[in-house]
Amino acid sequence: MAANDGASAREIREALKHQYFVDGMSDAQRSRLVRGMTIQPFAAGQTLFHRGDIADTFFLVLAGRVKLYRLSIDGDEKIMGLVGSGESFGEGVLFMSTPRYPVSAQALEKSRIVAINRTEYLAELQYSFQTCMSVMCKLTARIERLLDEVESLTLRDSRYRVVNYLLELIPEPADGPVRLSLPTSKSAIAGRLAIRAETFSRTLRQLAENGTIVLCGGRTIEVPNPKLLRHALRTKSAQAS
Amino acid sequence: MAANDGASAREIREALKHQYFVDGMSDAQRSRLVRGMTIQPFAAGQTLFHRGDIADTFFLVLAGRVKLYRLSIDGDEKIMGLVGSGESFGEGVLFMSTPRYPVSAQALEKSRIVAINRTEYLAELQYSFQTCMSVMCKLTARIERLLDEVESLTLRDSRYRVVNYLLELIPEPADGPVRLSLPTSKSAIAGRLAIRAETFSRTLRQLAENGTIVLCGGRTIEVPNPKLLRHALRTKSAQAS
DNA sequence: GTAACACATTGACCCAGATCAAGGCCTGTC
DNA sequence: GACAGGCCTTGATCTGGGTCAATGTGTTAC
Repeated sequence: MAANDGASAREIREALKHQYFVDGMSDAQRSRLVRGMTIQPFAAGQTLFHRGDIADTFFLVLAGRVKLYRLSIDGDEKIMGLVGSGESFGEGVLFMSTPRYPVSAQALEKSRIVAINRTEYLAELQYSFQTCMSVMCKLTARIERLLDEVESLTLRDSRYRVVNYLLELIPEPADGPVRLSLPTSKSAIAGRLAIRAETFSRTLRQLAENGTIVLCGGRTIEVPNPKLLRHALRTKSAQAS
Repeated sequence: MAANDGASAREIREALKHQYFVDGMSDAQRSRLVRGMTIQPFAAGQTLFHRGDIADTFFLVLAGRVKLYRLSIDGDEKIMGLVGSGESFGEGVLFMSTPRYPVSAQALEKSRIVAINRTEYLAELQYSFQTCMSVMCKLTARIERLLDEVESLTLRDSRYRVVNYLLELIPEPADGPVRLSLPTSKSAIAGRLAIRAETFSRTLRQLAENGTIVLCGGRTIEVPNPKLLRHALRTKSAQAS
């Protein structure tokens, strides 16, 4: 079904509102884009595309969660990204001469996702320098994040990565006690942090043992003192008092 | 000294010719850019900038070699990039709201480098959609390279990274014997590959022992059969016959 | 309620690559 | 040519995190 009639068009239009990749586009441009879009439902575990597939679309998640990953020869998986509602992925293929997805993508939960046609999008992009700037900003930000990731993989240990991840989940300069819930399964998070589920579990336990965090069971974790957690970034694995 | 008079202006103009970031710009635009540029000499070991410095320029290397790196708290170094003549770096800062270099940069050899003013460049950029496309292509390519790096840091072992690096040094689909020379010191390359100099040395020795490469002393390495080396990517560390 | 399954935890052991410690080998300087 | 100061190599040992295996703990299905 085409999405350009009825409720789904409105939903897409709404979701697009705050997307960097249409920032600065006119209403007319947005309308032309929406006309070609469809909302696709995905079941938990369903694959969107494989690394190396020819790519003529990129994606915007309306609801659910998607994992982006690469596999080693012997089936080992590294999660390159976890994408939730309101976020987009696969924009990289817009600017490749032979567009192929550089990662595989799989829905982790039941999800609703909009596919955006590469050619149609590029046709609109060329009329808006502001949008180009917005896109270049985003690409640059992604490069910075990847630099951070390379750094944390090479100069930091697994404990740092776990603590850093938890800190990213804390909303803002919150300094009081925070209760947070992991956005997805612990094994997926471990994959994202390039450690095994076992190591993730042990690291959380260790943090809990010296009082930096409190494990509340399930996906819920309490941080009594974010400052202490932030300090744990600078600390070596040896436990503080 | 300003570069826009005499030989250096001509040299800059020549070097710019094949740079992606002026691709599609008019002669007038290029001239305006060159007017503000200067060639800066750097001695071996001299620092260009530190991570976190406020950034109002990015750079083009005319001659020499620059290392881009990050440091851990205890002085450990990860080389994020090695940049040689004809290559540019630091473009990321163009699109940051508060532009700061995300890495530190140091000349490895005596170098001649052009600094390009961020504001002046951005002023020209907005008149050329083609240049924007070229820039976005480049940023995307950088993201892909970083994804590859993350993959090789997490899903591959040190041997893979060494072999892969050597393969990148081989000019083209050369299938005959190739003699290549490492572009910089072995310890710097090791840093780039996120391994210790000791491990790099041992890995090269191991490759030499099973005949995949021949160590000719110094920075020279011979690859009798590139195909064999390419095959070594797929092989586990156990040595082949 | 309970069966079944997926995820999570815990313990015991292992290994690639780091670390530490000598030497060896260039390259430039006087 | 001999001395000094960088690299680079080689060997011995250590260790963070992986692997394997067993056990716990939800959660969905009926």
